[in-house]
Amino acid sequence: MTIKPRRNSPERKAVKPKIPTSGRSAAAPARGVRPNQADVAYSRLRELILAGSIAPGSFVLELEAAAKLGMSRTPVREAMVRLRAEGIVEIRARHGMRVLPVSADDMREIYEVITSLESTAAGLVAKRGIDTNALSSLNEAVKAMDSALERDDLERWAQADEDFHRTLINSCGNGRLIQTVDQFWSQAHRARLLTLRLRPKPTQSNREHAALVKAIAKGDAEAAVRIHQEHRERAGRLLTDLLRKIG
Amino acid sequence: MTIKPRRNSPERKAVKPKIPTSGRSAAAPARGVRPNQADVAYSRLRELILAGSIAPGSFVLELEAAAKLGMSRTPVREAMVRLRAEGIVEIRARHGMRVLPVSADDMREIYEVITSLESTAAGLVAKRGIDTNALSSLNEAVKAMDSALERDDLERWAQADEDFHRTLINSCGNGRLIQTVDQFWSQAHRARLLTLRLRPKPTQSNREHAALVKAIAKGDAEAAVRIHQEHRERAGRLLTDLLRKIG
DNA sequence: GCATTCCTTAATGAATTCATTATTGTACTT
DNA sequence: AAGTACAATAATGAATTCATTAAGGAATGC
Repeated sequence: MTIKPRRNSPERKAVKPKIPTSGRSAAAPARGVRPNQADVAYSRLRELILAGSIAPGSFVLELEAAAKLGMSRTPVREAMVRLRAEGIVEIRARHGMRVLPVSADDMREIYEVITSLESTAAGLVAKRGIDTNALSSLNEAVKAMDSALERDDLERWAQADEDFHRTLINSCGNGRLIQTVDQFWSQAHRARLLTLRLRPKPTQSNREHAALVKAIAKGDAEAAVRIHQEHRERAGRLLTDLLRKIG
Repeated sequence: MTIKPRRNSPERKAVKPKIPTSGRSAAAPARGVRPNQADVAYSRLRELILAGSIAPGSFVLELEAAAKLGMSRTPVREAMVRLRAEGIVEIRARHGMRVLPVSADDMREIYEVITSLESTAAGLVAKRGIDTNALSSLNEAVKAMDSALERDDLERWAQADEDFHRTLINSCGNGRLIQTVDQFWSQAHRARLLTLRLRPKPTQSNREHAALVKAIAKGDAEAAVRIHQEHRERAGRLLTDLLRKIG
């Protein structure tokens, strides 16, 4: 018997069934199932957007994206629908998918949501207790931030900061909250990178992180909420003010 | 010249370009644009699910839904992707879309998110002020709740309660927060209906609503946050406990 | 030169076709 | 009778086809 040739014309590059390494996606591809073309399109496009490789404000046609990704329009279309649901692109008929620029006002909105949910998460973690693993991760992150700050390594600091917050949120015991924060966090990511070197040294941040860990370890939910809220509000103000300045 | 006949086989019932009246959808169909088949499929399916017409836990195949809605699988598929992104269904290969049942634990998660965001919204409204229109809407809703309660008209009370909260949230000046609350609110809706007659008379609720309006009118953000938080936490506990009891 | 109308073209929305594959049922073996 | 192998089937994932329609440009009139 002969092998039937596939009739696919978009040249079939052996698709790596690699699981995307980036943080959990909002529209979760069912667990453990190997990703299909639509999943590939979704995560590839998402990465491109979040890394800034597709400029905010620019349009991407279905056909363009399909060609670039080596697949047909169908899965690309599905991916775009998911990205729109996440709020990081809009779809304009006959212009394709437009990567939404994040204005200062958008950033205010995003930070208000993040502040609200993360503070709640901090409170929940303090109230419900945190497992030893996570607690030591938090402490490590704090240490990493301190040493990065001493060496003026801002990239390192930002990474540790992100680790800290991700660990914190992931310990809150509320999957929906985690996913929602994740979604908004990714939208703020670009702006954070953009303004990293324009911000004052985040020494205050480090103090707040340490205080938060202490409150959580003590199980003081009230304090945890308050500290985290102030922390985020300050960060949000800083970021939105900066965005307003640099346009 | 003759009119070219369309070759569509699924009988073309004159598609009403009606804008769905229900609350704003999470994956916003672009403003002002007439809805396409995918939008129709999305809102029809969503209505069916939220009204309980598609039983939680049950599976719906793409082809079934397509036949029922009089369109092909393509737009149905797109709609299902959107519903999955919203977290109200899951998609299992070869079994179709499964309406996710909302367990007591799910409801806890949902209420934790709602509580967090709505309290923040209440605070924002108090801080930023509220326009006269919205304020009188709130007062009307409070009045409606009171009179409905006197007449033991629970449906009416639930409607007024929903109006109150929707008005409040819509006044917060944060579109992303509004949309996110809306999304979770719709997930809680079924359970609320289910347990409406099992709950004690919501006299306490009415008092809290009145107090909240007063705090907002005074511009007392702290109080607004606190009152609303307690209000929602109590409601959440009540609902999840009930769900736990009745399974 | 500028506005208006018509025509062409390209992008989309949606149906359809096709290949793959999980699932279900059946036959067969032990 | 129980379990396994195999075959038929049905559902999906994805490509492709087709009709529609907005966008852009050319031609026309002022």
